[in-house]
Amino acid sequence: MPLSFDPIAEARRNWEAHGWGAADQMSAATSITRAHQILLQRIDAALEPHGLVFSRFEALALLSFSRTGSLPLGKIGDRLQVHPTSVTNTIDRLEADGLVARVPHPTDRRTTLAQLTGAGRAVVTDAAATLADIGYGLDGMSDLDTSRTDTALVALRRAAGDFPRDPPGRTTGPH
Amino acid sequence: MPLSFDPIAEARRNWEAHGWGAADQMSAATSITRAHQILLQRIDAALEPHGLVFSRFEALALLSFSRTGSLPLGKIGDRLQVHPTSVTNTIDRLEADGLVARVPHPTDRRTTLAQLTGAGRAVVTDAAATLADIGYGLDGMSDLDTSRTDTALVALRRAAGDFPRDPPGRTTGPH
DNA sequence: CAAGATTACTTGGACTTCCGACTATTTGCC
DNA sequence: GGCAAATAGTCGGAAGTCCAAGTAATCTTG
Repeated sequence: MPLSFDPIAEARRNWEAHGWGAADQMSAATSITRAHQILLQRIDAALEPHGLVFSRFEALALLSFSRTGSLPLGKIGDRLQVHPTSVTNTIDRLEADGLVARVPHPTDRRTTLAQLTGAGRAVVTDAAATLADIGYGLDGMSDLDTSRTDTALVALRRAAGDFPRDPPGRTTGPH
Repeated sequence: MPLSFDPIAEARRNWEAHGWGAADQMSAATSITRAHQILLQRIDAALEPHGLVFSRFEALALLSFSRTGSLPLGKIGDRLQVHPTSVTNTIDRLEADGLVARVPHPTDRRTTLAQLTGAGRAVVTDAAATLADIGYGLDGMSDLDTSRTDTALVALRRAAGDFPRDPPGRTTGPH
């Protein structure tokens, strides 16, 4: 039972008719929420044959980029911007599937490293190719739409404190 | 421990360095995911004094726009684009808080209507003003950024089948 | 060098969302 | 009419996310 009209455009009309204010913002915020839902659904469906979901894929990708194939759990949470308990959960699942292993940090005994296994590296490579095939779920958006959205959201993420304003001369890059 | 660099820009560099492909799409999809997280956090924090979360606010808003202040649960799910069980859960919470009441449909005994109460109408009006005050969490984005994002995401939502292409002469409006 | 503060991770609980399955009712059709 | 198919809502269970609190180790400071 697909709708015959755009429910967000309809909401905007109601917002304006009732004088609720910030109709543009309401529309954009709701669109982002819905877009997230669509993307997650498409991406997770594409990853399902690989036995992954997006959050686990992101963790594997991060590990695969590191020099040693391992990172402290805390650093994974920082970069993926999720709560420490979510990292624990994610690594639990990946470890149960044999895609990563928990190993103690050589010098800091508080810290646990997630170490990519051979199986993990194989899976993440395949999964990345699959996601590239489906354009990360953005099917329907032009390249211009995609880049405009990406650019516009940088401002939101910066304002939320995700990273400092540090435009041209990057002196504090990711070492 | 805020990062000193944009983790999504860093991911893009890694994607390109490893030849994983679709780096633009990866970046946009990840940005949308993160933006959703930021918005939900800000919106829910603003709604917390009203005893609401975003999904419950959306349901109340929808009811307040209907002529009778009531809608079948199924129709709420269609417009909000969430699963029927999520609607059941949402209405359960709203009913427990006395903001809506379940009433039987007058002619179709399968159907349950959610009926906005006086308290519900008062709460949703206040909450809408609060959300307008915070610009629906989009603080940091210019009006141009906001409208570009909104416009770009229409294509994604349409492609996902949320609504048919029905551009100028709208003959099949809502209800 | 010995508290006290900070950092790293895990556990338990609350919440939300979805899927599959189930009951009840209505609709479609021979 | 009467039986199959579709529709409306709910329940149980799996997953994921977050918060608060707890344990363990390290750092900081007087």
